[in-house]
Amino acid sequence: MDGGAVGSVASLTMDCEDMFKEITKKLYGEEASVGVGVGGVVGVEFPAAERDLDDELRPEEHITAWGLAALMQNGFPPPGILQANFTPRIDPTAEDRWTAAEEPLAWAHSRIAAYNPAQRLFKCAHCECVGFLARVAEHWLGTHSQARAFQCPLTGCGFASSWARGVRQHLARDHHSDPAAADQLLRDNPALDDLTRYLQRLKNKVESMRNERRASGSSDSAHTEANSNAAAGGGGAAGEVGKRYACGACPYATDRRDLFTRHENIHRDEKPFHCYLCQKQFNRADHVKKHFLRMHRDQPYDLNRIRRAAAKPQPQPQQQPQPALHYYKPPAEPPPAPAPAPAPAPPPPPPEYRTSSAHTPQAAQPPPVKLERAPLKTEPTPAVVMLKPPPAPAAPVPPPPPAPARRKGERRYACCYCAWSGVDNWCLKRHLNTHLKPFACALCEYKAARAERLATHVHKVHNKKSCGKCPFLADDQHQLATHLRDAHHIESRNLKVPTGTGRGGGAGGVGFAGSAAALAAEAGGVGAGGSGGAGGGRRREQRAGGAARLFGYLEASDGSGDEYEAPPLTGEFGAGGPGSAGGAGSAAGAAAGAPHYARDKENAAPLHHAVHHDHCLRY
DNA sequence: CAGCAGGGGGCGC
DNA sequence: CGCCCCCTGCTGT
Repeated sequence: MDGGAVGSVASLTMDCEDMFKEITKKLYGEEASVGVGVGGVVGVEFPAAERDLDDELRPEEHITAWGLAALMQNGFPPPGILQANFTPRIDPTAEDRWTAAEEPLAWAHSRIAAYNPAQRLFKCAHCECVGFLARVAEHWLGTHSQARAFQCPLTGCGFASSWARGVRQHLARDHHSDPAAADQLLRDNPALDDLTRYLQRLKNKVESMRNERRASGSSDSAHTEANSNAAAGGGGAAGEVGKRYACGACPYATDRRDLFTRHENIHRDEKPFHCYLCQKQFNRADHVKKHFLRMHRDQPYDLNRIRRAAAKPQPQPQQQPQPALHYYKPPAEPPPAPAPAPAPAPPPPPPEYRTSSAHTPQAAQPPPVKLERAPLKTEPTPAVVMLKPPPAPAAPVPPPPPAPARRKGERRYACCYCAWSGVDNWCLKRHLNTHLKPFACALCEYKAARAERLATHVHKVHNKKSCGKCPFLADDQHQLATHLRDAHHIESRNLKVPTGTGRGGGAGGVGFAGSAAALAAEAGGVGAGGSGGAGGGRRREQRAGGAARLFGYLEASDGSGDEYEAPPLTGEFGAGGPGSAGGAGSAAGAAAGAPHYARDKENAAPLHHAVHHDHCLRY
């Protein structure tokens, strides 16, 4: 894209630029060099008022990127988007309309923005800016509000800006201070909070009205929504839109407040936790622990030391982190504490590593048994291996070691086929794929450890293009597109064809949708096959639902919702009835000689999810 | 191929 | 809230 689009502005601009690069790539292909206009503005006119900002980065360079990202996620529009006054591809139903709140926000004397449930986007009430909730709220506050809601947190400095990033820039430029100090302004700004709540209420109301209409409306529309929600693991009508907590910055939604609170952190620049040895910052405590057990396994882990101080060291004592708002009185409910109190002076490291809490679950494991390395010769088919533990080694199994007091970070997950061992189960799972090669070609004896390698093989050796959602092999791109449209209701423009020439993921995250959809299929299969059975099945189902939701987020839909539909499990890889025996059933199907569909990517250990622990030796 | 980080969700306290 | 598990993406070898 136009390299000069964003000029000399800092990191945020780079984010936008990356996003536009991705967008341009998706719209025009890799080789495209389409001018998208100065400043990265794409097809949206902005009022002149926005151009008079004190920030070097104009709001359109921000909000438009988010709007376009949302458009990416909601189904890619035709190339016409790059022309002025484009109309995003949308749900053709009557729901594709912008709805504003009945009452304006009192102190703002404005309705701020309208919400469109079909696009799941907000549109500024005063201009044409479109984006997610948080971004539109920021946009409105910065552009259409007269208040300079964000003030420099440093004592004695009267600088204020309509934009948090204005303060951030000011901190770096005028105080040579850590711009992260301004993050607090975004997080605890009462005006922004109130705007967010106001728009969230609007969204909830519109969504609930939409659900009610669908519940009583035509069967077709209900069908698409039900499909969408069912495949998304949302349990029918109570899908994503029915969640109690919905993120304003992305489509994430959940019923759990703790998960929502945790999720909110990922949209903040500040990372409240850190590794006290290497100072690497994290936004979750358990990630610190995982990091610690991997990187500093010889050092004592102390939970009390991972929380960072509320604010980074400032050149001056921070007196009033709360920006003054002269026009707005915060709502009755007290704002959240600015930040958890700084951890007290770190206690001296305990003399011994605390093993009690961190490893209690492991302590409950059965007595450790370490098997001898199993020979790989006459490797059984993966499906057979899945059904039962690996054959007992010929050599007598040495007595289990006497309940070793496991050290943290110890490689407890050992491969039964080789001397490899790892620290995590996922690590073992992925490693096992290198032995089991569960991705088998339907046309020859080739087996691969990774899905993308199978796709490469199919493409290069058999000159076919594999469907990302079923075992179908197409002769050419057109046939694949036809198949996707007919069998999976997917327009090819949303497809990343697994050519096998690149990584499975891709920057846009579109490529991995296949696995997510496959997981969704798995979930659907489990549910349809019966009770779903044991907790493992339920858990897998839930995870698949999460994956499906993520699939919906990233690959998104064109509004029809059919893309979420779990492809029916055919006999060759699903008739065994996932509901009957879970992974074992599927594995049995594969053992019967059916083409072993590579339904997931490298990590997934396809078709033996439920039994792969047979290979996992904890000791 | 493996290490690592960063997500979501379940579960127990 | 802490811990754990699972999954995915990125990256280095």
